[in-house]
Amino acid sequence: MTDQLSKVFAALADPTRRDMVARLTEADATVNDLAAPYDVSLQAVSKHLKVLEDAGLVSRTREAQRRPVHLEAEVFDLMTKWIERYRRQAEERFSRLDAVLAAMNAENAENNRTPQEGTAS
Amino acid sequence: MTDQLSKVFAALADPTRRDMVARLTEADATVNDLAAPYDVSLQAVSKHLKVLEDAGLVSRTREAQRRPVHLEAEVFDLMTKWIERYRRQAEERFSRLDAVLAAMNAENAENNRTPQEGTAS
DNA sequence: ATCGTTGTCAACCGTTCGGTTGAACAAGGA
DNA sequence: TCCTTGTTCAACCGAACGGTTGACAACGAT
Repeated sequence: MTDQLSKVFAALADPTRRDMVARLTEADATVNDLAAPYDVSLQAVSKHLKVLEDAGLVSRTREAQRRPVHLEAEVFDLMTKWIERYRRQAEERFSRLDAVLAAMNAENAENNRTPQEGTAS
Repeated sequence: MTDQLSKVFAALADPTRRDMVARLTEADATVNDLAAPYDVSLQAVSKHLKVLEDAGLVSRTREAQRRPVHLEAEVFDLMTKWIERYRRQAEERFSRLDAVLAAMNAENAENNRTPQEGTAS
């Protein structure tokens, strides 16, 4: 799983990680801050952060002994680009299909006056 | 990992599965059709389809001995809704931050005529 | 200097994942 | 009825995942 898009999807597949991202849209936070609401060890949270960081969703800077975590929201674009591309493609296909069915319907009606159902958009 | 959103993200975290989804935007396909380009067994592809189906990304109907696979593109909305919500939230936060920095800048300029850089949108 | 806080690294554990092979089932067509 | 085609089920395997505990590095405070 080397490509970034896979990493981003994988990172967001975990509810805890998704929640962390959600909270990071409000404000940067330290590992301790982030860990507080969850019933897991600090180390586990640290691991989650590493996953988010590897996916490019998050960056960490050093600030005395603290390591504030900052959300990198631009990576969202990677996903939305992928999703929107194929969503659009799928929608285009459906409209083409609708067109074809409409044509068949019209031809049918011409030939034998027996229109079919199921072509409503 | 019981919630659907997690399942959708997890499903799309795999490049092979992402490719299948991409191809299904072109046309419905049988398991054999789908398996053709990949260098894995038919059973492996069948498993991938099960994952996609559990995530609600795909549906299968029976048609003689074939099981045509059909893309359910609406589920994409689940993701885009989540992504867009937090992207917007993050952007709002950044604009607030920009506003604060601009205000500080203005105050600075008033006080000692020493404007700073870096507040351009 | 040493102490407390903050966070990471390393090793381990049970579960899930993506893959395999082999057998089975389902539905025509001969 | 038997055969072929299309697909799934079951058991297994190695790697990765999410979690744990224990040690320790980095820094500020006293």
